[in-house]
Amino acid sequence: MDKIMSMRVFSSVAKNSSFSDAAKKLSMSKAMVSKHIQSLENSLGVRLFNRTTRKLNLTEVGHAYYEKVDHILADIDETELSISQLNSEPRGKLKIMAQPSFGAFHLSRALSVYLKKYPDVTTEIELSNRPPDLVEDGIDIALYVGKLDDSSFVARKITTVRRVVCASPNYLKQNGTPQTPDDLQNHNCMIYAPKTQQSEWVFIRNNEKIKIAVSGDIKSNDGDALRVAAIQDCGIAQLPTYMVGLDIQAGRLKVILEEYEPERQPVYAIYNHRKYLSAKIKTFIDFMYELYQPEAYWNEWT
Amino acid sequence: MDKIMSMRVFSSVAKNSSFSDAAKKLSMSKAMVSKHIQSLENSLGVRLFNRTTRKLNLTEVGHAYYEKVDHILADIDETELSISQLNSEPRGKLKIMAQPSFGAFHLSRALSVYLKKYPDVTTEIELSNRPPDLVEDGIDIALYVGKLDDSSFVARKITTVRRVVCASPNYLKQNGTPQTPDDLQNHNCMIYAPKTQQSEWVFIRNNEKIKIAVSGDIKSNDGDALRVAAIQDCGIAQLPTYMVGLDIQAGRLKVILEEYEPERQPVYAIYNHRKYLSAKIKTFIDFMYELYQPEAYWNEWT
DNA sequence: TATATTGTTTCTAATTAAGAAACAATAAGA
DNA sequence: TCTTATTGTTTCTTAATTAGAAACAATATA
Repeated sequence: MDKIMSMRVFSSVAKNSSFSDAAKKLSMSKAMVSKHIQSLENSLGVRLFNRTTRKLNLTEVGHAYYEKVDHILADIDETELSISQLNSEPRGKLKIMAQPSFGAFHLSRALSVYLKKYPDVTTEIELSNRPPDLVEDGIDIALYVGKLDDSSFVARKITTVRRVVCASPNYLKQNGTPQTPDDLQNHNCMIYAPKTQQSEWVFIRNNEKIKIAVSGDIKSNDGDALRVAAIQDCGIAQLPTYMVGLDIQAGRLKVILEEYEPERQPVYAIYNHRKYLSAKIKTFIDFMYELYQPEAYWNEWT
Repeated sequence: MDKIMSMRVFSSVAKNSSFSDAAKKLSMSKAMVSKHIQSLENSLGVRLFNRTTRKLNLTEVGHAYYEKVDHILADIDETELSISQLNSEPRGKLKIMAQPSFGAFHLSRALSVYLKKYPDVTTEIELSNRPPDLVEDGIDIALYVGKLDDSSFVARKITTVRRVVCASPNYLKQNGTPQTPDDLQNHNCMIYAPKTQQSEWVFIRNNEKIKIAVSGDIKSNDGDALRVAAIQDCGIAQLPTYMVGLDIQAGRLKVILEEYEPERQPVYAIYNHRKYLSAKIKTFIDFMYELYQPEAYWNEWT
């Protein structure tokens, strides 16, 4: 017998001075009304109503109880309403995690638009290369560029990242320019290795995947480190267009294997739970998805 | 799923930062804790905790809810306490403990009168020779015949028990009849030893206490065992008049040292706390006290 | 790598909720 | 006074829910 319901029944009976009327108002049988009151009386060890089949009166104790019950019920209702509203209106702090390069290039730009749309939301951004632990770090959303291995979290693909293979003119002059992916095997290919694994690059040509095992003497979990290394003639890197666009325009880096399109990398929004997604999280993910439809602006680069 | 209980569970989980610890504290299975939280989350349409099997964090919404929940629970508890205290009607179950002989001879007789007066009270009687532990055994009142050593409980003296020294005619024939308390030292005096200590009998004559150290080969924490032993010619016993009255009338036992009145034994009602004494306990103690005023019926025996 | 612990799910038995209908009490009208 | 209508209670049956044990999946720690 849910006590809060019993309290509602009690309140209604007291207001209507009638079990039957209360039953009608609450759309329940009068048998149940009777049982709810009995349950309360048992639980409190107190008689709440003096009643015969024809008369109904609050006892002295019942009166004292009534004074309090309405207040408690109002408290509960108000709390539940405010909690539900908290969830249906985007508001509160949104803690976002992302990889440093993606965060630096795109996140703040996107956020400034989002926050204008939802002024009750504030944000906190954490940039890090280590894999996100949402619960531990209290993070609402992690944006992640790259393939995900299995995870207990929910991931939604937001968009994709186009990449190019590039190196400095100096490096190419000294080591020659690869003409096919196979040629890469004779070059120092610098590996982006967030999880110390995959050392193969995948290209797509005529809808066919070409997988090439590559190797080199530089690995990093930070994209920008590879970019800088490439500029300093250390080797060949496969990097997002948004990272190296300016370097290519300025001639610091040169795109190679242009006929072979590197497989695109997905960008995921990772969050905690599909159910009960709070408004701030849901709207942000939707916003990010829309923002990069049909194609992310950074991929328009040529 | 009682929502108030769910709120208590939620509060406990939030305080302990753990489902398992909360389960232990609330003495419920962790399965139930999990279900209570889910029930709340469903009802509110909100995720309250971000959790994996190893980490637990309140969500922002959960935090807001927690702020309110404790207040609501305190409100409910305070209300129910004040209402229950308002209640001065004796009702509920009264669990009474007593020594077997006293319980058998007098408790049920007294209870039948008490319960007629307070029909909303039910009783549960536990008879045992071991010293009462009110908290451990969930006992409302312990009736105890005999001197009390210190106790953390409250004791109220209800009445006194008159005793006689007696033995079987056969025993007296074989061993002689003591004429003064001092003579007891040459007899087999059977000791009632609830706490394995006192082996002296105290007599009163002309308002003067006469203490006699006695000894024998039979000790027991059960009065009736001594009575039976005495009847079987085993020795001399000091026993309440209500226990041996019939035996004496039937000639199975014979009173000796009639001019020396054994010191009376007090009868105590032991209970938990003077404050917040529930009506059922208070009325029962008062009832017992009145019932044996000015003198308990069993002492009218001659 | 094995172990222990955590939160969740599944399964079963036992309890409980719910309402229809019968019931008892009693005010009002004939 | 006698019926009638209405009220709160009880009884009975069914349908739903509750509770916990055990199995489970995941993940720290040794």
